[in-house]
Amino acid sequence: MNGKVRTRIAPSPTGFAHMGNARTALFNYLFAKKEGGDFILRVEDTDKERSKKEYEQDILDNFRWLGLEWDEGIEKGGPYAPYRQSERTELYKKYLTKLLEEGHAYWCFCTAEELEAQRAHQMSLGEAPRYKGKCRALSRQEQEKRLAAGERGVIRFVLEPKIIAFQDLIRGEIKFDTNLLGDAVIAKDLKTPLYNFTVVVDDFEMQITHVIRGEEHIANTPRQILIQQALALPGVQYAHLPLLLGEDRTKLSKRHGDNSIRKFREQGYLPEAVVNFLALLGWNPGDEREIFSIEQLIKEFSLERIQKGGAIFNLQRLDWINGLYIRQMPLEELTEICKPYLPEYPMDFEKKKEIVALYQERLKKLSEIAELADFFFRDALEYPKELLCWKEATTEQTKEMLQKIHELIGGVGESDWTKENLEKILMLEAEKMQNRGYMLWPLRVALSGKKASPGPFEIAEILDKEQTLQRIKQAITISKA
RNA sequence: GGCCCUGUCGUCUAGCCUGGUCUAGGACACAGGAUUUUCAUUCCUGGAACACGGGUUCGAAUCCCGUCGGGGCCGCCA
Repeated sequence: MNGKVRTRIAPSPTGFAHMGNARTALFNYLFAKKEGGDFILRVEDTDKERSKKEYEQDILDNFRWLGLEWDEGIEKGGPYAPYRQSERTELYKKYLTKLLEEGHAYWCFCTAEELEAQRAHQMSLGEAPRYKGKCRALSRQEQEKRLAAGERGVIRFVLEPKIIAFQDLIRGEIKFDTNLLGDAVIAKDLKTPLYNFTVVVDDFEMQITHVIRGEEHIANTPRQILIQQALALPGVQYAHLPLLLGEDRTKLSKRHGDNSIRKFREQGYLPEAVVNFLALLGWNPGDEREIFSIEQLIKEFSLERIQKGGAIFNLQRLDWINGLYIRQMPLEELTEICKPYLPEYPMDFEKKKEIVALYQERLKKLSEIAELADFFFRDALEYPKELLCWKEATTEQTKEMLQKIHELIGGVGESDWTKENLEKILMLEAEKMQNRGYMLWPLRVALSGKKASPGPFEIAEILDKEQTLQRIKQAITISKA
């Protein structure tokens, strides 16, 4: 093979970029980088009705967020704007005209009703629904005449009946009998080309060497190869990735809920974790390692180790990997990215850092910190008095315990208010009981208002003496109510 | 329905090409336990799979055939 490896991700901006897009992009990126090649982003916005700028921006933002920067695009200074099919109409027109002139394509004037009737008829006979090629019989003069008369038509590609086989890099040889296919519409008119055609033109124009895409495109491949051959263009290598599946084992889609990248990002999943998770869905290194940075993935990646069967998108596994990355992150950095999830409250960064430290090993995703740590950002807490009682302790006993705690630490000076000190003082008493929970549980609840939280001494230190004592008093009041 | 892809624990997968070392390994999840005031972390333990049926072979998860299952595509969407 001569030349550089070039791959592309070709999403259509008809919705927010989702996890399926992300994985396909990732595999294209990894393969290109592994081979020292280029990774290209091409926005397939030929569907004018459904394509939206907002969605294109979402694709750009989120691919970048994942670290999948593309290597070229329209020159506009700074980061590359992606290629857009909507801006390449003239190019497609050139190729369309060529196909038309050489008799590889023709204008079709069949109406939607006609086609629908044909389709229904074929279905009832148990045949594959396909266009029979009625308008193919029209002479060029006839076609021109009807167009000139203002009749509306579409452009169809003449499908050569033959067996077409290609080597899929993941699946081996795949064969199709194009007799079973109809003449596909490749453009609505000269200025409105359609997917199967633009893909072929662009993959050639952009010198793409490897088309790595989802398995749902296998059936499109023979048609694209035929168009390629009609245009006398060189072939490309294909690799069809296994599908990302929902819990019901069908292709991941809206039916399975919102799987947009932006949603995972909003919930506080880290890009490194998402990349790591996605890479292991359909690919593995061949040994038992499962934590990989994107750089390591590039080094290890190979198409040969890609799975053939679809993979269910398993959220629990993503949560586990995300938690792992959170735990490994430097505290300073973690605090920074947790900030948006923390409630509004006057508090300096150092304090927030101390709080985040308490949750570093408890978070699966950043957004969880909002609810988990909310009590640090409140002046008064609300909870039922029963929550204060450890095991079978009565509220009366609990109240006395809280009073005792208040006495024990009420005299500690501001400067000695550290978790080590408080622990030393209170544990001395707590150890005297048959179970330290009788002292520690009510204290912890008094400070957090929750049945699950970090330890009481750590909370007390962050809360400061005044706030801690105040919360204990509040708990005493609550237990008396 | 037609065509195509696919089939190892609930899930992601190793092993399959180059049959024996596989009483099938790892991870997530789950269950139990240790640590622990709770939650989480960490550690230990456990249950859990070669879709089925033939064949080839001394021997098959691995090779061959068939069956069954799952999925994708059949748009003037991509």
